[in-house]
Amino acid sequence: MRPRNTTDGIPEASIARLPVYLRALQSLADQGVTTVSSHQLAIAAGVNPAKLRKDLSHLGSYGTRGVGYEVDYLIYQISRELGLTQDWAVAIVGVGNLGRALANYGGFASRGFQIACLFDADPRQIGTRVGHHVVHDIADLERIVVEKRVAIGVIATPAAAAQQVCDRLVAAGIRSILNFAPTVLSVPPTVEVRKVDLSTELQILAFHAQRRALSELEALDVIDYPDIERLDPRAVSRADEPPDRPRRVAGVSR
Amino acid sequence: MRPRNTTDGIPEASIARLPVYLRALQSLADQGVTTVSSHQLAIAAGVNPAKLRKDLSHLGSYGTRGVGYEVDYLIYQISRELGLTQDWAVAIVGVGNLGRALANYGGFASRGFQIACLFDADPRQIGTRVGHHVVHDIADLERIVVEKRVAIGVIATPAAAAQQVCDRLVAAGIRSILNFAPTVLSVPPTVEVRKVDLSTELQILAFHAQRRALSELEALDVIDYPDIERLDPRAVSRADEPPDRPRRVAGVSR
DNA sequence: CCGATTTTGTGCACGCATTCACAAAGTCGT
DNA sequence: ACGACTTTGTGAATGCGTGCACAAAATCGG
Repeated sequence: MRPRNTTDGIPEASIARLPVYLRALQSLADQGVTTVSSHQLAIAAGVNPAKLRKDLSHLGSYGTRGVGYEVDYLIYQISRELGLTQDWAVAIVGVGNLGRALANYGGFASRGFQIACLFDADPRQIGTRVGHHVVHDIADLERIVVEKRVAIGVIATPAAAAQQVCDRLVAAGIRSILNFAPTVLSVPPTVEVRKVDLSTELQILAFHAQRRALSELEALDVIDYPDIERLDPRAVSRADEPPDRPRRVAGVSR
Repeated sequence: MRPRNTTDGIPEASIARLPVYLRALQSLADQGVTTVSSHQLAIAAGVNPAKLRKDLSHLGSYGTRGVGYEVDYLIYQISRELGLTQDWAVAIVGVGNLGRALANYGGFASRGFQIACLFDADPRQIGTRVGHHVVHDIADLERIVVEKRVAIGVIATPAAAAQQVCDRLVAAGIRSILNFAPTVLSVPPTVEVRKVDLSTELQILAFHAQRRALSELEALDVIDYPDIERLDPRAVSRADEPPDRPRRVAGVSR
């Protein structure tokens, strides 16, 4: 008993890649490609073919051995799995530079999402038009969110306002939040928050850039730097924060 | 021999969290807090205290047992590890809605990053001012990037132009790229690309939202849906892509 | 100076994710 | 109709990340 095809439990990591596959497939479809092998699709999506196959196998057995995957059919299956066969109403809170950019983002990402309303707290913004939407007073958030059946909230406010806005979105019944503000939001466990964080990404890039720069330096100098250089922070260019070391004497630490 | 304090090899996952810790610490510092325990900081950063301690232990032994971490000192150490004690020149390519939003983003993320130049391909944009920068012709990309010693490139162009722009950034010597365009970029292995992708994030949210909606539906109905419902895609509301099923007959597939 | 208390740093076990490698399953040419 | 070939789907091995639980280290009160 129990055929259980695609009943449950796709790994998070796989889900996070499905949108990438979907885009690659759509691009192939636009080029008139009707069939694609896991190898080709994996290249287009920038992943390992085995990983791609395992990911897809979680949604069911939609390929044909010896041939590959039918592009349109796979697009449909992934879309369905991701919940893109229905429309999702999105509310954007904060129409600063970023909020405007999001609101004007043509077609709002791919199909499946529709901007339902915009909010701001600034009286000078309220009532103005952004794209083909009027900016609402954030005071009306709960009412309008319920009216328009908004399912996803996007926070594009300053960090200081983010938690407060988040609380109100949650109070209005929203359980999917995309946060662009540089803050950790606290929400009840029934609510899912994803964050998009420019500054974090830049800092990660900086880390690796510095690492590259240092290893190239070490490759040039014949001398293998001892730990002294690392233990004296003043050796760096911009002393942003004089380290005011903590009381701690000769602790070489094990 | 070999004290090797912080010589090498911090796990990627830890690095990705350091910026979050840094922000939490800066916020604490602003509130006048001078010392923090792993427990408190973990709450502020939204992670498990043990994970936090393990992450920090990769940079060295900067805590004091029985007390906690000195906020300023830890800020400094994390900043140094991330390479934020020096400035990084950033180039933004594409001054559409998103590019403008990024360019105007106050102080550009946190300290440590500085916008060095903006580029666009559209003649109507070239020469105009965005923030306190003039938009350069993308034709001059290589020259200006080298002149200004740009280390990080941000791609905020339409998807169609992204790979081409990326190739030119790489040709100009840039090895850290932040990609906002919805495309998989292909780069030599010496170059690091990170992507920020609105549409992917929304789709992941939609997946979980759909899952919640379905499981609530199942909780209401007493009937446990058999697989038939899942095998007939036309049961969904918005038939975006009539599934045109592939030739395949009764394959129940184990 | 010592013992109670706090909190770090980390060994260890567990679970998830990735990748290899191969059998199963299909296609295509003859 | 059959055999060579292609490509999927997946068992199994390996590696990485997480979190518990505890010993080591430091403070503080008496």
